Amino acid sequence: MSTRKFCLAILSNGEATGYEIRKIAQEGRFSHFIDASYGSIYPGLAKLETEGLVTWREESTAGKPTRKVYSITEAGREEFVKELRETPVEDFFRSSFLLLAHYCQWVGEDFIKDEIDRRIEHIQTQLNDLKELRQEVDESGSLWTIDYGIAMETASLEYLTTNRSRLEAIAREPVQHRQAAE
Amino acid sequence: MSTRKFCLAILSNGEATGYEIRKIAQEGRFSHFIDASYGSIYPGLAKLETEGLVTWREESTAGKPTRKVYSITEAGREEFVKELRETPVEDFFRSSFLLLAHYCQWVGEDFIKDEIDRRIEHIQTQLNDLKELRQEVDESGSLWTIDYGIAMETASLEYLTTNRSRLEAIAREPVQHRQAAE
DNA sequence: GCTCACATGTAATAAGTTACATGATTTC
DNA sequence: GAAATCATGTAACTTATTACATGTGAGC
Repeated sequence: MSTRKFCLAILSNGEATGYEIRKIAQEGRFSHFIDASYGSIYPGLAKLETEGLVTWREESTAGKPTRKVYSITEAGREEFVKELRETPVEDFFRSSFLLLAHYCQWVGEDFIKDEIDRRIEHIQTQLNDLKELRQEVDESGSLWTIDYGIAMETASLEYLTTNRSRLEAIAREPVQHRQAAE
Repeated sequence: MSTRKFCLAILSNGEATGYEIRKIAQEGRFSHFIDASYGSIYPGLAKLETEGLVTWREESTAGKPTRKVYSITEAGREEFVKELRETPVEDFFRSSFLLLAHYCQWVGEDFIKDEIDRRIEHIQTQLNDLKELRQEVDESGSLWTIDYGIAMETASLEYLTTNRSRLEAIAREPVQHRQAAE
């Protein structure tokens, strides 16, 4: 129940449409540790409505599609705080890059070199995005989490640049089959 | 398709049972960036078998339950390398801790203090586990990813210890409602 | 006698992804 | 004229979680 909690989170500091919530999830101050697409947000909001945790009103601006502007109810606020307090605080991290690194001998040195390059570039982009975001954001809570993100990306970048040659050397080692292939 | 790839990964350097694969996912050298439970491993292996990517044989040791020992086929090996090369290498990170940090004003200073304590303790445990694992492991690829893990956990710990008072101060700030509650 | 480790699996359920379906307006 | 942005939603599918179901043997 993550999208649900995230919707309540966003709505707890202001009205928003489903479209906007998704945008925040993808570009905004939560994007480095949250994930949500239309296919989970719209049904999520609909469900929250049936539970009485959010309401909405229609808003028509000339020349734009009609929007459903959601806002949180008192019950929604209570539920959100309750979930913040009760949900076990555990992070979820799944890395296909580390799996690839682990099996770098199977894909070869050239391939892994390219992937490291791509990853370094990607982290640099993320860092720039975070630093830009940092300028735009005013809430102190946001700043703290953005700084956390910056610290982690920086550490990741540092590890990669100082240890890439080591991984490339591993990729050159012969593959160890421990059993005969069937 | 993550459990699937993980099963192929494990089997690509030796035979294993479903039980063992899960153990590796939970305690072994992949546990810091992978997640898999029985409910996904057993059906996953069954599916891989129908695709001809793995086979198994029965093994009965006196006094122990009969085990199904899986091994990868040539087709499985090819498929694994193909997936390593083709799957976009993107990490997945979702943090309920950072969401909580973001909304620390709603749960109060005492609560957030306890959570920071818990998190610091948790990271220290993780670091110890990784360092222990480092002693046991011999593959160079494993070592590299474990060191990555250690670098990241260390950075996380450092950020937390140097910035915890800042977050606690934020938790003391009054909550900003941007709209009237419904 | 109890709990832990070994060992395999299923069923109900939850959750989310991707692609589809639709359509207006603005900007290049 | 094309592409991007705004805007809402559904449907089929994939994937994984949790709990259940079952059983042995070893060590305390």
